[in-house]
Amino acid sequence: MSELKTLVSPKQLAKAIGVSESSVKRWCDDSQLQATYTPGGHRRIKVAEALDFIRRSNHGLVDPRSIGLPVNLGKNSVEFSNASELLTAALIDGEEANCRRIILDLYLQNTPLETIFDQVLVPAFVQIGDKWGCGEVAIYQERSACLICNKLLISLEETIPSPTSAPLAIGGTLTGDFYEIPTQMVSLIGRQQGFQTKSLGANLPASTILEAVEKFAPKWVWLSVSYIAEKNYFLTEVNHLWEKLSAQGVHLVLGGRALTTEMKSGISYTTCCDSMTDLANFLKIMN
Amino acid sequence: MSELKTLVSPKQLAKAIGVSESSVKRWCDDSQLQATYTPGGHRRIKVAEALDFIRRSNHGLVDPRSIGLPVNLGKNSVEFSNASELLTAALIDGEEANCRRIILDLYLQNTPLETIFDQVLVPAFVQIGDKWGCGEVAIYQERSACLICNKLLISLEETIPSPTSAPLAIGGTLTGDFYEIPTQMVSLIGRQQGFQTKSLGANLPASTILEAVEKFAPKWVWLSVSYIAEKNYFLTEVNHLWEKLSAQGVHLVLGGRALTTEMKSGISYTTCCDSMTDLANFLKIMN
DNA sequence: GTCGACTCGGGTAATTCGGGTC
DNA sequence: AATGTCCGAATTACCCGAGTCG
Repeated sequence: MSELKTLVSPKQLAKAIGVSESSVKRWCDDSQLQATYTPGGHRRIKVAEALDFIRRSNHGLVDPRSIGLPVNLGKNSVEFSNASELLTAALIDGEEANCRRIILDLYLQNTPLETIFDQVLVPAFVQIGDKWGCGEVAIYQERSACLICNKLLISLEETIPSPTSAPLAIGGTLTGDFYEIPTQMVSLIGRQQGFQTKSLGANLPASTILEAVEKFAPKWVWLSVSYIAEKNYFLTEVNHLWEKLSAQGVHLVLGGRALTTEMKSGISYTTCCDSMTDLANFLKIMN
Repeated sequence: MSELKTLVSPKQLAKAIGVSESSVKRWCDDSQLQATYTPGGHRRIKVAEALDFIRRSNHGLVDPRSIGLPVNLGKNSVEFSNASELLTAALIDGEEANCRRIILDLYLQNTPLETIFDQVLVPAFVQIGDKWGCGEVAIYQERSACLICNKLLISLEETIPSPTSAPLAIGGTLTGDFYEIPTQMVSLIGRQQGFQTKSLGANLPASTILEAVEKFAPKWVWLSVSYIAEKNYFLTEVNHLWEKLSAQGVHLVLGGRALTTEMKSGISYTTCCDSMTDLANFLKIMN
């Protein structure tokens, strides 16, 4: 059990459990909550201690914002390096509470959302996909993992305040692509970067996306591309979209693992992101 | 703008339901209202618990703003008679907040969950389906409505306390049936009737459901049947399930609009519910 | 070494506690 | 029996100039 340098600041912990920063500091000084100190005298709390405090805080202080905690939190906190492995296992086993705990740990460590997605959530699903492919994971386990992930993303969404009267973005996936999770992730990243976002869902023809554009007048439109059923159809659809969108000054943002170099060469777009970090960076600039 | 809270103080809750602070404190001490405590002994109430209490105790919601809820709840409250119409319109227009308000309002008026489903949510989707069929609703509107509904169901789930160490139920839909919403509704009804539930998702072959049964050892299994791609396949799958489940004393609970009398005559099951109310009643007896 | 973001500490304002009483 | 009001003591939240972090 590696007592680790997974440390959080009073502010982070305060935010996580929904109290003021002063309270956390006071509790540290009361030694109700054990803290370590930086050379300059700043308080740092071990994640394990933080979680333990939350639990023994005896009448049970609870979760930040619906990122719940399971009953059994051992002393081992999540290290970033193996977070993905742990999450993979928890998802496969259908342990929803455990999945939440892992994400909570990362959240306490102030890991940016896009990093959590790129380095934990996405790798977990890649691994589940691989294991599924070679029969190590049952069908129901894969489906169940998607459901759990969906719940987590929706819970996360509630923690990100939606900016009122900010520019809007909409998006989804094209016909034949049924993967909703990536499009939800994009929606979250967009929201965190200060846009209002609205995921339209999966399996949409370009024509209906354009209908939505007409109705909502978004500033940009995203397309998540996890699977391409038919190349020519895909190329036609994207180019159709681009033609209409660029005429209205609406950006088209693409991303997804099915976008090979070959595919990209046949289509036009504002930008194509290889990762959620890419996307976040792009949005920072646009904003 | 209004921060979404998860914990509220007695004062806030008192203001929200229009009673004195002392009353709330007493209810906490009576354990009529479950509270958590800060390290300094101040009471904090989870919003989910607060909503449940409001519902249980038939207290009106006077000032929802004070616990971070949409503004016009409770007051000019939704009338049950036209709730379905309103919800249909809001879903089509993608007005998520409005949808939330309608459902939450009904829920807080102590409308049973199964009634909300049977008479508001399901009719709304039937109507959307009809309009979709005749082109009055765009594809993106239908998809978006499903996403919003999904979010609502997940939010509702968080307001229903999950019984620990209760019998488990699992379920989903068979291969070819992609409708996840009904299976989520079943999961919620099960949860409210005191079971632990776990939805496995959609598009599952019977064989993998049986794998899940082996792993989780549920007391009952549900199958939501919204669409039957191929009759013979369906009949075979259900009978296969029944054969294995009945041998283990596990109940098989069916439901869904695709279960015609003709279909039912070809399969075996513990019970087949025509509505969520049916289901709730059945579960009350089983429990 | 600069710089923005964060944290420190300590003081003050606002809540909440518990208990007693109406 | 249940609710609302009042109070001194304790707890928590907010604020801000100076110092620290990365």
